[in-house]
Amino acid sequence: MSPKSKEQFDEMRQKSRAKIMEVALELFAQRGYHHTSISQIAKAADISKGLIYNYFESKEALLRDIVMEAVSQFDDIEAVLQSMEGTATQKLRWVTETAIETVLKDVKHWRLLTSLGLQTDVLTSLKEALRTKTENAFALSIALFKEMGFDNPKQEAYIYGALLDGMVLHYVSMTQLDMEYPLEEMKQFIFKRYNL
Amino acid sequence: MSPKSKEQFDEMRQKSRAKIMEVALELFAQRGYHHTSISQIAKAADISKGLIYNYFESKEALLRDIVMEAVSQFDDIEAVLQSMEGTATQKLRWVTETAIETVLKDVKHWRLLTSLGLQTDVLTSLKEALRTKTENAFALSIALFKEMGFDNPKQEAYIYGALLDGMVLHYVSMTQLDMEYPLEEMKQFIFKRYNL
Amino acid sequence: MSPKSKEQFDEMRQKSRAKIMEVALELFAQRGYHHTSISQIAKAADISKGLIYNYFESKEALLRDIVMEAVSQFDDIEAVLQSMEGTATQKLRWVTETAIETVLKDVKHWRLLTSLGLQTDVLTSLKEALRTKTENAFALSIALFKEMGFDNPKQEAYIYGALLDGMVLHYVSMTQLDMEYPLEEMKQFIFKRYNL
Amino acid sequence: MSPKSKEQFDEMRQKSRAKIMEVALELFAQRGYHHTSISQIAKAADISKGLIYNYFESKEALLRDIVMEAVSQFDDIEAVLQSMEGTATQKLRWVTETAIETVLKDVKHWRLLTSLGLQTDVLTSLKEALRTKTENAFALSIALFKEMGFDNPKQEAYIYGALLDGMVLHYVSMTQLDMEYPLEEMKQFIFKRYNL
DNA sequence: CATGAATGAGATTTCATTCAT
DNA sequence: AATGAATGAAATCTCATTCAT
Repeated sequence: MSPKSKEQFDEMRQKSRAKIMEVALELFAQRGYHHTSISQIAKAADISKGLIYNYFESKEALLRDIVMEAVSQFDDIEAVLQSMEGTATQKLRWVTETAIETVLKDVKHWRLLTSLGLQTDVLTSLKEALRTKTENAFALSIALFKEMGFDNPKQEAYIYGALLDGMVLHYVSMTQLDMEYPLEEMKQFIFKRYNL
Repeated sequence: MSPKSKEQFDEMRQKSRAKIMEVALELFAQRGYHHTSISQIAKAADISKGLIYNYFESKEALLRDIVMEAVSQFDDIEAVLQSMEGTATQKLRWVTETAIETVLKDVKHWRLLTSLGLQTDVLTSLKEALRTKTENAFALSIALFKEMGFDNPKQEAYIYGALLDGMVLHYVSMTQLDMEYPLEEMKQFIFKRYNL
Repeated sequence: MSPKSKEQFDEMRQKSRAKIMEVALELFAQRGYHHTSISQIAKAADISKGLIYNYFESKEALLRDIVMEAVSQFDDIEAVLQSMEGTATQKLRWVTETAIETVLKDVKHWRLLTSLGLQTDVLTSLKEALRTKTENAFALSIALFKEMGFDNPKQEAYIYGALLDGMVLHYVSMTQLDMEYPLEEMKQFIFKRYNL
Repeated sequence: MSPKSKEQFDEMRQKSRAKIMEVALELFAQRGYHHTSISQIAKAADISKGLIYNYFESKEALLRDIVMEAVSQFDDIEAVLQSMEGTATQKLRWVTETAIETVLKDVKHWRLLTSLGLQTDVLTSLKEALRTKTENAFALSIALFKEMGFDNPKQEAYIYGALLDGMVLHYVSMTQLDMEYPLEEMKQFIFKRYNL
């Protein structure tokens, strides 16, 4: 009835889609994918169950889109890094800070991805994306450590990665258990270790 | 009186209970708690659904018992350590080796515990157990690092823990994605780092 | 906004809810609460099992709602009586007739309530309602008998109640056994006894 | 092994049977037939589930036997009455007292029978027994009232029965609801009414 | 005679998905 | 585009009954 331009419609659609994904991510991360029902998502997003199916083919498709979005955040980091000036040391500092920041800002994404990574039956469509993301992350830090002159840049990349993900894992788990975790102190340790 | 002796019944019970827990752990770790059905467990254990309820009050109780069992494995490590002779360095080496060994032998337990730790709605009865386990693990390694003369043994314990769990996390996730992970090499790195 | 108006949805809800309660009452009264399955109710109401859970949280909640509805019928009788003109004798006659009429029209409700009253594990939420109903019924007839000048109106109320419920009990039980029961004759007896 | 005479065996069997029936009656009356499980009966009787099937063909057969036993108690009353000396008035007094006494001593039986009587699907094998019992009870009191010179002995029998069962119904229901019921006073009323 | 592990049918309940409007 | 009633398959759980010993 009311004359709305195509753009307006598209914008509304995007907004609705985003809202659903946001709410779903929250719940998936909190309660797990299988333990979250479409009803719960609809209620939390304050829309009808049916509408969700207007935007996503199925619950699984919704999860897929959320995961893809999460993965693409890392692509963003990479892209910025590519076009960044400065020494490898500067870049590593920035990557470290940004990675931790991103994770903290989006613990939910990290939690969801990690949970999925622990399960065998990762949706096959996701497997490829997760693999690519993992490879890229390693490739990126290997390059940096090589540039920084490390003897065994590959090993160092694995150590750096284990430290970072180990920290976050502990941070998230312990927060869940109402325990304190010295995340900031740990970050400083990494800076010191690599003279960042 | 009874034509089947108490011992016979006890043995049957133990065997069935153990079988159920073993199969359930396998599936819970593989597919996640909520995504694993009692039917699947029964089929995999080659028993009837009903029997599971002869041994466990509910699916949740089954999970609880499995988790408790997993947690108690760490208690075992601790107990051995208590009664162990030798320097802190020797002990740390032993702990590191045993921890990795135990995790590898029981990736399932580790996966299950880690998954649960990532979710908000950890059964409250488990929360306490997981917290205690976490506290004990840290206390133990803090003590070792103090004995080894570290300036900041608490920080070192967190770093050591993050490295170890980060490694395992990567190992498990990447194995899931059919990627290689240089676990042995990483272990050697830890040995070198602490002169073990 | 919504292409099916709120009113339409409301009407659908009311109709389905009522249908379920009606069918469930029938079956609960006929076969007993525990012996009636949700499947049977669904089949009898010609709907899916799932739909019942759209309207009632659980089988027990369904029972609760039905009982509450039954209890409220007696409230109706009371309300009319309150606003009624005439002597106590006239009122007693009306109450007697209406009570028997109501019970006959809704033997199911009476049967259900009586059955529940015979069991120890009446849902605690119902206990209060049933107690209140009982107290009100007695209070009401005590008042009438007092107004009618009885020496011991409380005793008379208990006798009147016993007679009435005894009659109905026999009527229902004997009908069940394909036996005749002279309900009309019994009613006349009560009328004569109290000169109604 | 141990040499036990046939009589001893039989006695033991009878005792076990009786124990099971006693416990089952208790539970059936309390929680309802369908809501009582064989396991519960076994636990309450401190025997194994299997043993119950040594004495009763099925859960239903157990119920049947209990009901038959209950019904036969009334036969006992009748038998005594047959061989009793005295006027109809004396007999009625004795019947009234004994009936109330029996019911109080065995509320459970009364509750069970009444509950069953309220349900449509009384086991067909019981229907006949219940019908006979009902007919006998009425025949008995009709005879007494005729002897006592009542104009309409049949009607009086129905009134007497309604009063008696109504009283008991109220007594049981109200006891269930933690309310007081003046059973003794009511009995006295019946005595007065018939000059017993 | 007695046990209780084990079964399997069926009960209650949940939930992704469809569909009429 | 939006709603939520309705479905049906599958999940969790219960329980009468059997059976090896």
